[in-house]
Amino acid sequence: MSSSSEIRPPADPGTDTSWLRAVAGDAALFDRSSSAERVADVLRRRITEGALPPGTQLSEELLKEALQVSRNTLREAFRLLTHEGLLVHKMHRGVFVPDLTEEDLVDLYRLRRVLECDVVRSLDELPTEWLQPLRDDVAASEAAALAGDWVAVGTANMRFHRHLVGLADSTRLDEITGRLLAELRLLFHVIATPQALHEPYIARNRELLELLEAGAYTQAADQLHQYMLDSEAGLLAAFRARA
Amino acid sequence: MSSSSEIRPPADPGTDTSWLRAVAGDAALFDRSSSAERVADVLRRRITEGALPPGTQLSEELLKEALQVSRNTLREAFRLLTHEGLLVHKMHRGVFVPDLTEEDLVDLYRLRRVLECDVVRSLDELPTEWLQPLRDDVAASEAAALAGDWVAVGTANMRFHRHLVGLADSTRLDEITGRLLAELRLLFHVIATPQALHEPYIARNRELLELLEAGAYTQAADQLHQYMLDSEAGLLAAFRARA
DNA sequence: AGGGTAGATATTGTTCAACAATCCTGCAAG
DNA sequence: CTTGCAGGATTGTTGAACAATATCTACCCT
Repeated sequence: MSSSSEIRPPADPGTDTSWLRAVAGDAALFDRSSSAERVADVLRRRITEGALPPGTQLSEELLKEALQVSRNTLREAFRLLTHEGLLVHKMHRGVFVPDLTEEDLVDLYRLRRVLECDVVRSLDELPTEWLQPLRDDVAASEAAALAGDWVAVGTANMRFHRHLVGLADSTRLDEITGRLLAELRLLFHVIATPQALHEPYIARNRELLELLEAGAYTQAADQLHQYMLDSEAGLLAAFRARA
Repeated sequence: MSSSSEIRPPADPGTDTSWLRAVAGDAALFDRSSSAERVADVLRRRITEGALPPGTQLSEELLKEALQVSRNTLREAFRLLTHEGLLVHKMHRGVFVPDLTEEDLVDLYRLRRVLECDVVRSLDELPTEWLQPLRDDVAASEAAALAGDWVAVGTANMRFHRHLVGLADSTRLDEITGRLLAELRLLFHVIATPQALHEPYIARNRELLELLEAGAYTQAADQLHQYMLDSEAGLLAAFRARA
């Protein structure tokens, strides 16, 4: 045992605390947190999966039995999701899955464009290992495309953008992005043609990644800007042609 | 009575519903909505006033008696404020007034800079009456400065920026800005010298307003960018020199 | 028949009381 | 100085009850 400890260059055995961060990360897998948040997780997955069509009401009575929690806890979960934009609350009427409009779509994309492009433009001297999540996401979307699973392509695409924003290392930006993408996903589910919607951006994600690998951040930001405009236009067209 | 109705150019008496909007606006003063939100309003004011120092715990037992509401309602108000960034929730320990760090400060300003500058840069053909709230805010800050009320100057300043963002006509942007400014206000209260902090920006707000009046949006955006950098630097210096 | 109104019904808003789970404190033991 | 263990305090969660409001239904009137 003593031989292995002597191999490591820095930090004698007693003062090395680097492993603590890893443990702290794993702690989240234990208890996550409260019941309300666990309930919110379940509902969030259902909603973002598109299992609940826009306009659906979430009855307190039914859900409390289905999820085996108290009404108060359920209402707390509702409140959480309402603030994420995944539910809308109408006074004395209940909570509903929102059906977003064209205005919402352009609103969402306006913010995405500004925030994501600024993140990329502000990058500087990025450590190459920070790009690993992006590489994985691109690979995942390409694999899903080969398998013909366009929903998985969309998921990987969203993770790509989430990780992209994560490069800015801003907790608030991460939070905002999470909400924007969650709302965006609500819009995807009213679209009939997921392939036409996601396919063009598999290659563009890879292009973007390669620009980032090369450190061409300004160029990457410009590419992303056009990317966003095209994506918005495509989604808007598909939205107008929905059933 | 009939004479006054005949004076008005459009809308005969039976179909004129314009007064409804005014009534709807006043209704908010009545019942706003739920008890939880009313409780949240009270606490929000207290916190943004700086009455509660960072790190203060808000005890459920004490507050439920002080505010005469049930624990559930109070907890719902806590949840609201937590999502606004005005409280932090620690599992099984309660809610606390957050004490923000330098990292939070630069994080907040990074977002403000990006969002507000983009709002101004994206303006186009702005109707002149939309600027009225900004004119009022500038006037209010100047009047408060003459009266030596630097807290009021800060308040007017914040309203100026809120109204500035409002020009973009984006509900999500308004929401995000509200949260950012609320958090920023938490930072102000740990600063000892409000005058030095707010005074320089009275004139710069007026400059900015005049550029907007003139339709020089690009120039206004550039001015605002430097404004934000200076403001961040000043606040950061004051924060490091705090008691 | 159409429109409006009043009551019935169902759902949400709010409160209360109780118990379970967890954290903090202080103290004793190694 | 650290570890382990009561005790006390606070939060987390539940269930039931009542109040307030929206929706629905049946009825009446013109």
